[in-house]
Amino acid sequence: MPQLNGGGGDDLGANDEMISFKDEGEQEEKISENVSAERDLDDVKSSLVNESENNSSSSDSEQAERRPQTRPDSESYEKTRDYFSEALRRQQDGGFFKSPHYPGYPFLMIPDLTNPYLSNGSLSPSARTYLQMKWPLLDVPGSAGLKDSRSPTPGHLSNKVPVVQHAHHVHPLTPLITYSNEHFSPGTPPSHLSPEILDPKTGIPRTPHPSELSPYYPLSPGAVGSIAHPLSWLMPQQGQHMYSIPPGGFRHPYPALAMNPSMSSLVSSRFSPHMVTPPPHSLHQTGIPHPAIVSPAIKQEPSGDINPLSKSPVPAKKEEDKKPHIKKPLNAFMLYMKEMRAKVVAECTLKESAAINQILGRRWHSLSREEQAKYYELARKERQLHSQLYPGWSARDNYGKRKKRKRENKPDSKPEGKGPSKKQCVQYLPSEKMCDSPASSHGSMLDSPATPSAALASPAAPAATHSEQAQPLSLTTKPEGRMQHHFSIPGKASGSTSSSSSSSSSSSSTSSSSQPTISIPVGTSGSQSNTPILTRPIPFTSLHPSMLSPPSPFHQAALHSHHALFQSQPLSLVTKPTE
DNA sequence: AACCCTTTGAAGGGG
DNA sequence: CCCCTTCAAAGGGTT
Repeated sequence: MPQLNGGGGDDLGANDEMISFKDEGEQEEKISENVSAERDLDDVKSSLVNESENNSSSSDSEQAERRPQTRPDSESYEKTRDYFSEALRRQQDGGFFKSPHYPGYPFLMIPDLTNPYLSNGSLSPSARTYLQMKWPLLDVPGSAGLKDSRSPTPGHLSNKVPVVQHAHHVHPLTPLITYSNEHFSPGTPPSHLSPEILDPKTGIPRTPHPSELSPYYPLSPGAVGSIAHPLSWLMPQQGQHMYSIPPGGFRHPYPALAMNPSMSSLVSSRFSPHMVTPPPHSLHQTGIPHPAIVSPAIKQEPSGDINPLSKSPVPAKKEEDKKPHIKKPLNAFMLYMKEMRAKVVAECTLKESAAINQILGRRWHSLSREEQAKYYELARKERQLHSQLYPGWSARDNYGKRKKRKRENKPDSKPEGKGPSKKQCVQYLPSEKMCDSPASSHGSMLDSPATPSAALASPAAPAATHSEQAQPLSLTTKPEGRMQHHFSIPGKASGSTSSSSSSSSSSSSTSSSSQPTISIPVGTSGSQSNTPILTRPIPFTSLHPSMLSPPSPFHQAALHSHHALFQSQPLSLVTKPTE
C-alpha cells in the first residue's frame, strides 16, 4: 500500500518527466539542414504571433458569443475545469488571482454519478468537479485523515480546515479526487454556494464582475462565474457538478471493495449533505461508484437517463456484467489534458484531438516543475484512491477490452515504407495558428510563482530537488521517444538514467511516437483550414516557445537553455525512419 | 460502428 | 532490470 503521506514518499516519477524535449534535438538538426525552412519559420513565427494575439483577443468575444449557445455539457465542463485548475494554479503560485477567501482549500474532484471513468459516451467521462478541501485530509491514510469522518460537520468547511492557510501557501499538492458528475443535469445549485450570483436562467454561477477576472485568458461566462466567486470558482459552471455525491454517502457498488475509512470519510464526511446537494434529478442515491467503474450495462445505455447505479453491478446478467469495467486511473498527463484540452480547443480552431494532444504534450513539457508536480500528485492520489477502491484491480484486467490494438506497425518488424507507418511524418499541428496560445492561456503570470518556495517546499515537489534546472537537458540528446525517465528521480528507477540509454534499444528507438517535426502550411496566408495541412515539416524547436507554450520567465529560461544545448550539441541521430 | 491518431504516464509481462 | 505493450482521454478523421 502506497503511503499517502503528503507526498513525500513516492515520487511517482514526478521529477523525471520534467522536460524531455526529445524531439527537439532532432528537429534542431533538421533545421540546420533546412535553412530555407528557417527563414519561413521566421515568417511563420511572426505571423503566428500576430495571429495568436489576435486570436486571443478575438477568441474572447468569440467564446463569449459561442459559449452560451453551445450546450454546456461535458465540453463546457472541461473548460470549467480548466479554469479551476487555473485558479488553483494561481493560488498555489500565490499569483495574481486573488481569492483570499478560501486560500487553503485544495480542490477536490467530486464524483458525479457518472464517473469520469465511464466509457460510455452519454455519460461523459470528462466531468469532474473540483471541490475545495483540505488536502491533507485526503492524504491521510486510513486513520489519520479521518478524524472528522466521524463527526462530519456538514457545511462548515472552516471547521474542517482549522488551520487557515494562506492563499500563497496553499499546498501545491492539492489533491484532486476525481469523480465525475457530468451526468447531472443542470440543477439547482447549492444554495449555500454563492446563490446570489447564480444565473437565474441557467442556474450557473455568474461572475459579478468580470473585470476581476484575469485578463490573461479568455474565460467563458460560465467559467468566469465559477472562478469569480470564492466558492463558486470551485464549481463548474453548472452548479450541478458539485453534487456528485449523494448525501447518503458513498456506497461502493463493487462488492468486493471495502471502503477504506479514509475514503468513506472523504466521500461521506467531506461531502456532507450540506455541501453536496442531493441530485437534482433522479440520481441514484444508492451510491456512487468510483469513477473508474464502468458497468457494462451502463455502457450499453444509449441515453443519459440511465440508472446505472440502481442496477447493482453484481446481480447483473452475465459474467461479463459481473465485472464492471474499471478504468485505469488517470495519470498526471491525462489529468492535465483533461484540464487543458478545452482551453486549447478554445484557443484555436483546431479540433482534432491528435493535434490538440500534440500541443498539450508540448505544453506539458513546458510546465514548470511545480505545475507538473501538482499533476503528478493528483495522479498519485487518484491511483491511491483507485487502489483503495479496487484493491484487486489490475491494469491488466482491461487489456483487450478495447479490442483494438491492431497496431501491426511494429517499429522493427516493418522497417519502413508502409503506408500506415507513415504517420510519423504527419503532424497534426494546427495549420493556421499554433494554437498554443501564448499568454492567453495559462500564461505568463501563472508561471511566475509568487511564492515558489512554498511550492518547492511542499512534499509534492519531490523531484524538484534536483538539478533539473541546473542541467535539464542532459537528456535532450537522447533520441529516444520516451526519454523522460532518464531524468528521473534518484529514488525512482532509472538508476541507469544518466548512463547512456540510447543504446538500449537501437531498433526501437523511434518506435512509436516521437515526431519531431510539425508541419506548417507555408503558403497559407489567409486561408484557413482546420485540417492540418502538411506542407513542410518544421521542427518544433524552431518555433518560438511562446507559440507552443505560455511564456514565462521560467519557461523561457528553460527553453533557452534547451536550445542552447541543442545547438551546442546537435543530435547525432535522427531516428526518424526515412522513407 | 469501430478504429486511428496523438500525447504522457503507469502498470504488467516477458526476456 | 530493461523493454515492450496496453490503456487511460478525446474527438475529428478514416475505414
